Amino acid sequence: MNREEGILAVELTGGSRVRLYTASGPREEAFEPWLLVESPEVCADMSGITSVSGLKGGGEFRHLVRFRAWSEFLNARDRLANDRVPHFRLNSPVQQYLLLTGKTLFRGMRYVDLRRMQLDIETLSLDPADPEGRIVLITISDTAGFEEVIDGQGLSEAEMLGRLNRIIAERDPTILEGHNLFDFDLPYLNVRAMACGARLTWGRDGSDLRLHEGTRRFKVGAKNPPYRAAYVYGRHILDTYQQVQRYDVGGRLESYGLKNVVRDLGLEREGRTFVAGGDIREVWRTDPERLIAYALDDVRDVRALSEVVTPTEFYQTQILPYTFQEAALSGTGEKINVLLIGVYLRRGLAIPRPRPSQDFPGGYTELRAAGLFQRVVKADVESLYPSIMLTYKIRPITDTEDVFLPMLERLTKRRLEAKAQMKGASGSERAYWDGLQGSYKVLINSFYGYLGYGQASFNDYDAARQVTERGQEIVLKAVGLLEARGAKILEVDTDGVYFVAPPGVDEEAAERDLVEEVSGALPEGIHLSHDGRYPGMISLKAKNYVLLDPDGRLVLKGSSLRSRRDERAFRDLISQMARLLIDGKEEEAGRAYRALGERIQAGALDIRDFCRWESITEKTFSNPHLKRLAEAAEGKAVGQRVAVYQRRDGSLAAVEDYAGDEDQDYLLRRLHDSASRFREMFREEAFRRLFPLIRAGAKEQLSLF
DNA sequence: ACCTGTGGCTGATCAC
DNA sequence: GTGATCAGCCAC
Repeated sequence: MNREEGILAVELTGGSRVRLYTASGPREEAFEPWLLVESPEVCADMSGITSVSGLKGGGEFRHLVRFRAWSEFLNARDRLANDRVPHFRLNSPVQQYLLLTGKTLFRGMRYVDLRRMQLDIETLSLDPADPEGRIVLITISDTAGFEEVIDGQGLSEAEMLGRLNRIIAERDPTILEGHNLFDFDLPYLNVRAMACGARLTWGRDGSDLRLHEGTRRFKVGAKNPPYRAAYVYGRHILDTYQQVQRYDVGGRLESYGLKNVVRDLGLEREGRTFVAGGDIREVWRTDPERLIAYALDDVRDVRALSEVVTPTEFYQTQILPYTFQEAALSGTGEKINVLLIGVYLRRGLAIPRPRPSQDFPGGYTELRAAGLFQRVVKADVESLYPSIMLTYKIRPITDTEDVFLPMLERLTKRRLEAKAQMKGASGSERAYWDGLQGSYKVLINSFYGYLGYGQASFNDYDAARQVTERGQEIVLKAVGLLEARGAKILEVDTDGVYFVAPPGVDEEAAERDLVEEVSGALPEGIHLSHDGRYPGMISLKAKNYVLLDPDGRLVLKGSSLRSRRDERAFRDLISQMARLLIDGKEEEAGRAYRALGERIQAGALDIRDFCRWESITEKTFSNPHLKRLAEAAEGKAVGQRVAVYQRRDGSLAAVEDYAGDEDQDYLLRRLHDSASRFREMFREEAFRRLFPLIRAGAKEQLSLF
């Protein structure tokens, strides 16, 4: 096969050309920006149009308008937006080029083939406008083993920045990465460079680092936090602070600070150097060698972290009309959209207009039994929604060319192949296949959501409803079959069911046989699998339960048991109680509860243990209901998480402003609410005896026990 | 401006 | 006080 050399980057050049960077150097091609409209009349008096081509098929956007240059596309775009003329467009020239040509970046490459450079700066202030805030260290490393510290002792800032420019040009990385680059290092470097008249000539064509005016947003779960975007011509900027948030959608990390993340993900190395954030100025003055060691640790940490959190986006970039930087920041709905649109346009087919949003039902959820149970089995339908879509051929009604399901099928097939390869591999080989299969999984799981996505060109709410209704039917069928075989159903949620194994079904093999038997009675193409066995389970409420796995580990699920908002002391108590209660040690759980009550009353807790964690959103400052939080969060940026506590006067305050004035009554109420998460396990009197509501100062009440 | 979906629990707030 | 509503977080 005559394989094309992997493209490392694509950039617009001169308004009507693109430059493609490969390992053997750049080359250029002609490029005409484009957009789609329903009728060519809306473009009648626009300048710079080179052609209008008709598209076949049933979609509303059936005219592809091409422009001579990017500036003329921008004019047309603004006109259409201003006049509220429906149209479809991509705002990135690189996306436009890749989508129409069908090319993608990094083809045939592995993640380890990328030259990635890690950057970190140490400064004497957090504010680049501070005259005292000079950059004292710039630390650089790359994946080819390069490490260097640009030491501010004896160098002006301008000299430091000049040296950095030369290093980037010489090492020629494709990726620039760092922790909080976008919101700290890059704006800081930019301000200092302007102040000292230096330039940041980091582009592959020697152009300057470009900072985006205002803010852009990136996608992390349901949230869309703002950041200060930046671009380097011919390279991709990856910020591990953002990437780790996307990686941690599941929510097991307590903070996204570099040191904390590296520790919690088990990436720590031996012999590290620590410097507290506020001490940099002092350490720089007294022991600069220590600061250098610390800064080198940072870039090494970024390199290790990046290898955990960015490969999925890298492998997705190989199939999407996106740059790596774009793929790493955008959501899966938009990704599927451009995949579908690419196939349609390359076949000369029109694109439908998104249909307005509608409500539709979701998965089936039911709590059947609460309390403590043994011999629990989890069974789930493998890939429920993708299986339903493929089995029952449910696809967007507007997908007249039948692209949606074959695409889903192909991704599924490639994922299974990658998983099979992974099983037989080890080390970096295994990491490669895992990265590949993981990137397919993310896309596959979003196909269903795409049907109900309001901005999707091919959205279809009837199709979405059909998928979920089939899903409800199937999971209820499985539940009925299990019940008929003597299983005691505890909880059902969407595609899975927890149940107590029927009498006589004691070994794992027997459980598997049971599940396989039920699976055989489900529709063709739908498979129920044994997904775990648990010696103990505390079932509390829908989507809230505790599992004891065969290795004795405890797994807490649900927002009432493991919310990151909750006070650490209460989260710890909940874990401790879960362990005791699953072992049947109710009295001990009661003692743990009262002991914490006494510590609250004695003021023996650290503020860090009883603060609540709140996310700052736009609503924090605009919604009058959130006024208390807004006051405590003054000066904090949207997207940040802040630690707050309630004062005796009822106000909320930031932990930094702690003055030993916490509201003990409130904390004791919170303590009681925490214990109440387990209320469903007890009879009312037993619960009241074990976990009495304690009032501040009421010591005599405690001595009863 | 480039946001995949629904269901369920908790805590805060407000109208009644 | 209590029911309705919202915001946030989590399960899937």
